[in-house]
Parts: sequence; C-alpha cells; structure tokens
Amino acid sequence: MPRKTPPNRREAILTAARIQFAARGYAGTRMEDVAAGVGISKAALYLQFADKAALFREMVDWMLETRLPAALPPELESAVPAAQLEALVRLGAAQLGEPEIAFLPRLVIGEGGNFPEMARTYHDRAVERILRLVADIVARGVADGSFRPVDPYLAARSVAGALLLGALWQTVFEPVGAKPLNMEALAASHIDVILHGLSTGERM
Amino acid sequence: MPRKTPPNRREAILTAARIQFAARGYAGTRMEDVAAGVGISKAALYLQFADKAALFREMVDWMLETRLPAALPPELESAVPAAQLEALVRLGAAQLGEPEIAFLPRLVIGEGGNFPEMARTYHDRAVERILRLVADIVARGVADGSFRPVDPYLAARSVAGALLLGALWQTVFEPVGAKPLNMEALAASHIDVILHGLSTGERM
Amino acid sequence: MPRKTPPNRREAILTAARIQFAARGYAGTRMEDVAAGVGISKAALYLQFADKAALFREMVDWMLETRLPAALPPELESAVPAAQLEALVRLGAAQLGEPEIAFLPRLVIGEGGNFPEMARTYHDRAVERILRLVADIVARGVADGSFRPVDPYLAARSVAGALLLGALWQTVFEPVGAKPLNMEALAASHIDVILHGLSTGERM
Amino acid sequence: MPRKTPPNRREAILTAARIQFAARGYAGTRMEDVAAGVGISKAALYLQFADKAALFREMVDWMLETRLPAALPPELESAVPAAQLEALVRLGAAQLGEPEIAFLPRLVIGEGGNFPEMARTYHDRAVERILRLVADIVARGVADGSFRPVDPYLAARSVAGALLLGALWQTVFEPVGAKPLNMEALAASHIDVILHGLSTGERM
DNA sequence: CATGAATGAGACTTCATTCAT
DNA sequence: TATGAATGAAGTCTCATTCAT
Repeated sequence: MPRKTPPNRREAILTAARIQFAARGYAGTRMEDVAAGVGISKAALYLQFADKAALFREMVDWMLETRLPAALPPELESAVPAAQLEALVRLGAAQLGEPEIAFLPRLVIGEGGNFPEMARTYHDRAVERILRLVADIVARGVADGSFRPVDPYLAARSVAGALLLGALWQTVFEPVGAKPLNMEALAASHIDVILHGLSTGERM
Repeated sequence: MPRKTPPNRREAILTAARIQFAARGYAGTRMEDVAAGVGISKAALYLQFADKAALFREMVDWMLETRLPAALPPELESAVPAAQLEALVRLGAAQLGEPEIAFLPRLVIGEGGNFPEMARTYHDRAVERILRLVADIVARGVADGSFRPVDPYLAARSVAGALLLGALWQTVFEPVGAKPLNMEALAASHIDVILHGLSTGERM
Repeated sequence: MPRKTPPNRREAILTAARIQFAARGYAGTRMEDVAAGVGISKAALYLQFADKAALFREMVDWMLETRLPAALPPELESAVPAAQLEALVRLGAAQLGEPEIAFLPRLVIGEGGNFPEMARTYHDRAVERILRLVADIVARGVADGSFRPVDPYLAARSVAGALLLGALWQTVFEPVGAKPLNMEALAASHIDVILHGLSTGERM
Repeated sequence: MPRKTPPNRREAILTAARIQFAARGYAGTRMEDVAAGVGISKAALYLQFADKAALFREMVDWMLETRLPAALPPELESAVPAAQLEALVRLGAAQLGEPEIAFLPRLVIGEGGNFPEMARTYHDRAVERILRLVADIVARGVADGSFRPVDPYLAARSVAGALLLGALWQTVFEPVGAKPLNMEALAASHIDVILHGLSTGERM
C-alpha cells in the first residue's frame, strides 16, 4: 500500500533483525522471520540490504552508532577519578542491564568468528573505547596520587570484567534458570571492591 | 580402512568436533568437516553420536568432565583466604589462557540460546561452581577479619569477571587484530587490585 | 520461469504424485520424480505440501474427494433391488476398470500399514460406504421378498469381492503378463451368479 | 559360538524376514531389523542371501512352497462339485484367516510393482492355481448338470473374490479400527450365496 | 562362519536469493 | 517499489552392503 517506502523502513527492518538475531543467533534467524517481524515480504529486505550478512553487520553497526554514544558520558569531565569511575561503572551496569543492549556482547562473542570485520568493529568502537576511557581515568588517578601505581590498561579489565560477566549472566544463564542477578547491586559491590583496590587510602 | 575401531575413536571424534565447533560455531560446522578431521566417513560419526546436536552437547559435556576438574585445586585447603584467592586467580588465568579451554565460554555464550540444557549444565558445573568456590573463600576471609565485610557472592563476580574478559579477549578479539593480552600479567594486576580491594589492610 | 503460479499448480502436483506413487509406491517415489513430472523444482513442491508424507496423504484424499462421488450413483433410487444391484456392479466394474482409479485400492493395501490414518480414511469413505450401499440394497430385497434371507452385510462382500479381485488383477497381475481380464465380462458373469444366488426365484 | 551354521539358519532368517516384511513392507524393513529378529549380525544375512531383494523374493517363494500346498486338499477328489466348492471356500477362508498367511496377498499387491517376477510367481503359483482349481470344479458342475451354464473361469472370480476381500479386510482395515470380520461366517454366507447362484436347483 | 565397524550413495528438506508482475 | 512464487545449493541423516579380524 505505501507507495513511497516509509523513511523508517530501514530502521524497522533493523529493529526486527535485532530482535530475531538476539533471540536465535545469526544462523538460527531466517530472513523470513525478519520480514514477518516488519510485516513485509522477504524480497523487500533485499531492497534495503544486500544480503543476510549485510543485514546482520549493519544491524550491529547501527546499534553501536545509536546506542553506544549514550554510554559515554561527557558531563563528568571535571570530577575526581574515583567519582568518575564510580559513575562510569554505574552507567555501564545500567546500560548492560537492558536486554536491548545486553544481547550485543553475546552476539559479537558468538558470531565474531564468522564475522571478523564485525568483531573488529565492535572491538574498536565499543570494547577498546570503553577500556581506554577507564584506563584514562585510572591513569589520571595514578597521576594525582589518588590511585596506587597500577597498570591502567590492565586495571581497566578488572573494572570492566564484572560488568561483562553480569551482562552475559543475564542473557545467557538467567533464561535457563540461573538465579537472577541484580545489576545495580553488582555495580555497587563492584565499585566498593574496585575503588578500595585502586585507591591509595588517603582520599575516598 | 581401519580394522578394529581404535578404542579412542569417540575421543578422536570429540576432539575433531571441538576444533571445528570452536572454529566455526555450531551452525557453521558441517558433519563432513568433523569426519574429515578424524579421517573417517560422515556415516561413521553416526555410529557414535545420534546426531549433530548430540555430538555438540556431548563434546561440551566431555570438556566439562575432563578439563574442568583440574581447575579445582585441592592442595591449598589450608592456606589463608588471600593466598587461596591469588592461587585460584592465577590458576584460572592459566586455564583460560589455553585455547583448548578458552573456546568453551565463547561457545556456550554463543550457542546457549539454542542449547538451553547445555547452557544450564555449563552454568551448574562450571560457572556456578567457580563462583561458589570464590565466594566461599571470600566469606572465610570476611569471617576471619582479613577481608572487609563484602557480599561474597557479588564479590566473586568482581574476581571472576576479569578472567572471563581475558578469555573472550583472546578468542574473540585477538584473532581480528586486537592487541594480544598477556593472561599472566592480567592475573597479576587483577590479584593486586582485588586483594587490595578486599583486604582490611592489617595483613597482606 | 513461470510468472504467476497457475491456479491448478496444486492439482498438477497431485496428478504427478498420483502417477508416480501409483507406479513406484510410496518409498520408491522420489520427490524429484514428482517435481520433474510437473516440470518444477523440488523446492516448489514444499510450497504446497509440508513433506512427502503429506503429499501422499493429500493425494489419496484428493482422489477420494474428486473421484469417489462419481462412483456412488444416487439416481437408481426407485428401481427394484435386483436392478439396483446389477447397475451398481456394472458401475463399479467400469470405475475400477480405469487405471486412474484402480491403483487406489492397490496403494492403500500396500501402504496402509505405514499410513494408518489413510487406511482408516479410505475404509470410512470408500470401502465401508460401498459395502453399506450394497448391504442396504440387499436388505431391501430381503424385505420385499425378492431376495432370500441372507445377512446383507456379509452378502455385500460376496458382491464386492469379485470387483476388488478384478481391479487388483488388472493393476497387479496384468502388468506381469497375466491374461487380461475383461471387466465388463466379469461384471456380467458376476451379476448372473450373484443375482441367482440372492434371488428367491419368483422374479428375475 | 555355533561353529557350524545351524541347518535351520536359513529358515530362521526367512521367518524373521516374513515378520518384518509383513509388518513394515519392503522399504520399511531394515536388514538390521531382520538380523535382530534372528539374533545374528547383519553381515550374516549376506552369507545366506545375496541382497535384500533376494531375501524378500525368497521369503515369498518359501511361503508359497511351504504354506500353499496345504491349501489344495487331495481327499475330496470324488465329491460332488458343490461339496468340493464348499470345502474349498471353507478351507481358503481358514487359511486366509491366519495372519501368517493373510499378509502375503497384501505384500504381493503392495510390492508387486517393484518386484515383477515375484508378482508373476505369485500369480502362477497361487492365484492362477486356485482360480484354475475352482474353475475346474465349476466346469465339472456345469458338465454334470448340477451347475448352471456359466463361464467357469469368470465364475471362479466370484468365488475367490470374497475371500480375498476378507483377507485384506483383516490385514489392512482391522488394524486401523474396522469392525472385525469373522472369516468363518463370511465363508458360510458366501457359500450360501455362491452355491445358490451356481446351482441349477435340482440338487443341492 | 560370524561380526563389528565402516562407508558410499542417495533422499529429504531448508533457505538465501532472484525474478516477473 | 513490493511481492508471491520459484529455485539452486547445501547439509543432515539413513541404510544396504562390504571388509578385516
């Protein structure tokens, strides 16, 4: 019926693709399912995307573009490292607590082997960026004496690891009956441990 | 060609399956690839395993049975909690540093959605067991005053998270060009941060 | 190649299926053969039928629906039982004389073991109905004194048996060299014997 | 264990084959099932029979050789045609009432298309022989004036048809819920109808 | 002779992708 | 542009048949 393709047609497809890929993985998702999710024909998908792999890749890219920026808070520029770290962990936990975002790490981990460029993109734009952000904060703390002299980039893994674990817990294990994990509580505990672990003790 | 089935035929298949599934994921692996990996015909696989899904599940179970026990060290029963934790993290890092084991978390994360029982088994036998082990050590430390009063089970995630991140880094991102991660160095740094974060400061 | 599916695509497939199944039986028929018979691809069959078994079952159902009604004559209501019986036998012989119909009993007999529902349907819709029809006529003859007091339902088997034998003769034995059987002659002889056997002697 | 093949090994296989083929048809029967029925290995079957088709054919031949002769009674040579016919129908009904024999017509009808020689053999040795036997009796009756002047060979179909119908009823339709058919009662009714139909009326 | 183990060939199905309307 | 219909390419699984012991 719509003569002109609605301008949001692409997004509608990407959204349907996100849902299907998140639920069934790349191989388990049929183009027909995605089409049905949008309410259009299979063939119409190919008017917007070259093939299934392209749809998958562009969906991941789209998620990185539209959802990730929100994860990088520009406003706490001036805070002390400890406060910045705390805010960042809390923010990350909140983001990864949402299923619409938490599925991404899972998907990248699972399909990365068959989509190297995608894994690379995800690494560059999400993982590396976040680790770098954390590492910078840690480095600043070390520099100003509020943090002990640790390797910032390695320490960043100590910071980020628990959040990744939490996200995967929710998407992989809770659906099969694992005890639900409260991401906020995890964040609070993690912040407590991490900040104690990093701080020199003078402040904080 | 071979006369009597070598007694390790099953294991040979499982090994080939491990390699293929690790490399291409469940859907990406063709039974023919596995058979070729063993040097037998496709049909011979079905002499040992009911179908592809069974082969996959049994491969994961087999990994859990044969590789996991080594991860639970009985010898440091009597050590102080901090020492136990340190040993455990070092051990975990070493284990997850080996590609033959590191692929498992990746596979479970990626295929868990389509193999719920497998995800459940992995959760029960690996994830939960390790978290519980760590949590028990932490609890003991809290009890004897060497650790600050933290929630042991949440803290266990702070401990395990970095190792998981390291394992996934190696299997997911290093193959696509990410900077190699030295698991030993990560373990050392993580131990430093975590023990500082948990300890009361009197000892250690 | 064809643009719009001809509206008779389903029927075309069913017809090709009839021919193949009649010629080779269920197991002996390959979906590829059926597809080739229609001039389409194998995959196109699955657009219309869920699987091979469904195609087989629906072909039999379709035959029962489209061909059977013709075999059940509603018009000789008012005739005397003997005349009704004669007409019915003649009609049955004519119907079963056509190869496009005669294969059905053969197929049901041969594959009924593996397709119980089909056997049941065939029994209900063809066999039982015809036997009942004959039995009713016989019962009417017994009631009006033109037939001897026989068990109508058993006598119906005496009536139908020869026709079944004739149909199977043509489909099973003639192809391997048996002496051809003239169904009309068989019908005439059978009518003679049967009517003499049933009648009281007053009329006829 | 048995060093020498037991002399009844062939028969044991044939018996197992009979059971399996009767239950599942030719295609539905796996050599493994037959072997399991005998309690030997699949390979052992090939020591006695060239291949599956040979086993099938020889099983049918074996049935014809061992079971059919019993159907031809030598003792009523001297009886009147009517009595001979009655005895023959009763005997045939009794034979076809046994499942171990009744499956044969069904099998021949179902698989005859794929085993022309078998169909031919069955025709020659069973069908034709019985029809000829009946026809001879009828001819004798016609000759001695006890039967009306009918075509003996066609009339033989009137005689045999009901029995065939009865046998197929039992093997094809009773297993799917059709009302059980008492072969003895059918025989009695059939004899009544047929003899009345054939006889001149003077005797009998 | 007997068999456990192996395999080649084949059949069914699925699905991403294309095309004529 | 949108789509219903079609298909080629694959992949899983089965099973009759064959060896080496």
